[in-house]
Parts: sequence; C-alpha cells; structure tokens
Amino acid sequence: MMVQKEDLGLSLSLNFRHNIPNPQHLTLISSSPSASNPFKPSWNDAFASSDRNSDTCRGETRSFLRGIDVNRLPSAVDMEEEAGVSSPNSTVSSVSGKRSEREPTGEEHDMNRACSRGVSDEEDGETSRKKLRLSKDQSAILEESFKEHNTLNPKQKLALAKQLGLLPRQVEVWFQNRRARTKLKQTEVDCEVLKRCCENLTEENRRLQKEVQELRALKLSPQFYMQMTPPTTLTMCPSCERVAVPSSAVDAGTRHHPMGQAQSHSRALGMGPWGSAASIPQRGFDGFHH
DNA sequence: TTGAAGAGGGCGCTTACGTCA
DNA sequence: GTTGACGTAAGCGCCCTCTTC
Repeated sequence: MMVQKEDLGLSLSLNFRHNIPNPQHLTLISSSPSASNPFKPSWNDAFASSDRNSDTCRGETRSFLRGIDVNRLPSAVDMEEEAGVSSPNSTVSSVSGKRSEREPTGEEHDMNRACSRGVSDEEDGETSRKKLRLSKDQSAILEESFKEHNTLNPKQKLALAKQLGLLPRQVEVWFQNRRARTKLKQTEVDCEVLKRCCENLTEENRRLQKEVQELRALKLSPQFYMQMTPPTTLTMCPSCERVAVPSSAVDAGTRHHPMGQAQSHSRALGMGPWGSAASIPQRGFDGFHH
C-alpha cells in the first residue's frame, strides 16, 4: 500500500505517551501534521467538543466510499451507531481491546465472518482466523485520520468505523498497528543517526589518539622539540579555532590574539587546558610540565 | 483521605493470512 | 503450481490511568 509507505516517511516524529526511552529522543523528520500536534488531550478535547475533524474528513470521503468497499457492512455500522458510548453495555466496551470484552456476540461473529472476503461459511471453521484486507480507500482514510491524530477516543472510533463501514475494533486495531509501524520506523531512523554519530565519535577518537601519540613523541624527543614544526593538528586555537602561523610553536600561541591569551595557544607546548588532563590522558603528560 | 477493584485503553509480542516475486 | 519473503490484520497478556466505592 503506497499510501501507508509514503506516510511512514512523513510521520516519523510522532511521540507516544508511553515507551519514550528519553524525553529528548531523536526527532528527525517532522513534516507530518501530527508531529506538530502529537499530544492526545488537545485533539481529544477538540473532538469531544465537536466532531469537526471527523466531519470534515467524512464529508470529503463518504460519497465515494459508498459502494466501493468490498468489506462494507451496513448492518454492522447501524448497530454501532445505535450503541451508546456511555452505556456500560455498549458496543464500545464489547469491541474494545480486552479479550474478555472482545468475545464476539453472535451477531458480531457473523459480521466478522462476513468480513472475511471470499471465504465461504464452509471454509471458515470455528478455530480459523480469516483476515480481511482493507481496501485502498479505507486505508487512505485511516491514514488521513492518523495524520491528524494518532489515537482515537471511543467517539472518534465509532465515527470512523461508521464512515469506513468497519467494526470499531478493526479501526482500533488499525491504529494500534499503525502506531507500532510509526514507532518502528522512527526507531530505525534513530538507529541510523546514532550509528552515524558513533562513527563520527570513532573518527574523532582516532584523531585524538593520533594527536596523543604525536604529543608523546614530542615528549620523548625534547631535543627535536624546539626545531620541530608543530603538527598541524596541534596549532588550532581552541577558543577561536584559527590555525596559528606555524613559524614557531611558541609564537603560535600569541600571534593572532590582540590580548595575548597565551594560555589558549599553549597546546603546542603541552600546557594549558588542552595540554592538561582535561582532554588528554594524564599519563601522557606526567612530568612533561615539570 | 486512602486504598482496593474494575474498566478502558495502549503497547509489545506474536500469529496467521494475503500478496507478490 | 509452489515457495519464501514481506506486509499487515488480529489475538493475547501486561501495564497504566482513571473512576468508583
């Protein structure tokens, strides 16, 4: 289904109420409308006050939905509509996520059987689980709804189920699976970013190790120290990130600073903050200052 | 005010089915 | 026609939050 795949790329930054490993977790792509408004309360409140969102979507899609859905169950829809949301014996609870509550009634079981496209009653045994395939239009509408809000309250669920000619349970399952797919996609993206970050850090570590080796070589060869041009990696000013003039390691420290902040450029000498244990292994510099 | 019980919803994991190469 | 990979609808158990008593 192309719509879903495309939308996966657009909805990668959705936040979930649960299972957020880190509040500052990576959020890379946020072009989805749901990304800008990922939190449930505002959406639910908006829906509770009026069914504007659903009505808008419904108005655009209801017309062409009629008669196109191979799985459509008008009788089921009417039954759902008649079920009161607040009633403890309502269909909402009977089709909600819990297994004990999902035990289908006789009529609901018949609906589920009827939803099994192309499966005859003879083939559909009591223990077999026949899956229906949502139509492209149904998936598209669900995607549109998901873009607006990635969770549904019972009212929304019923409205969407009615609109699509599906059972509320089917809408609920679809949203659950859709959230799972979005999270999986986001996890993959985060993993890629972390991998690149790790590679960068590895490269940085390699560079610093090399720098340490160079400094150690300088330490072990003081007779060459004064004649040597400092390694280019050692002449970067840590404060202004300008490369010092390599004419002299000593001069490099003060050449381009009007205030003569020699301590900022003492790195080539193995002194100062960069030359201390702050960023370079201490054992490499023990005795170097003394 | 506090705590137990139940309902409802979400998520992770898994299974089973449909589709396609 | 068969098969394996893949996508996805759906089942199940657990956890959390909220409400009620």
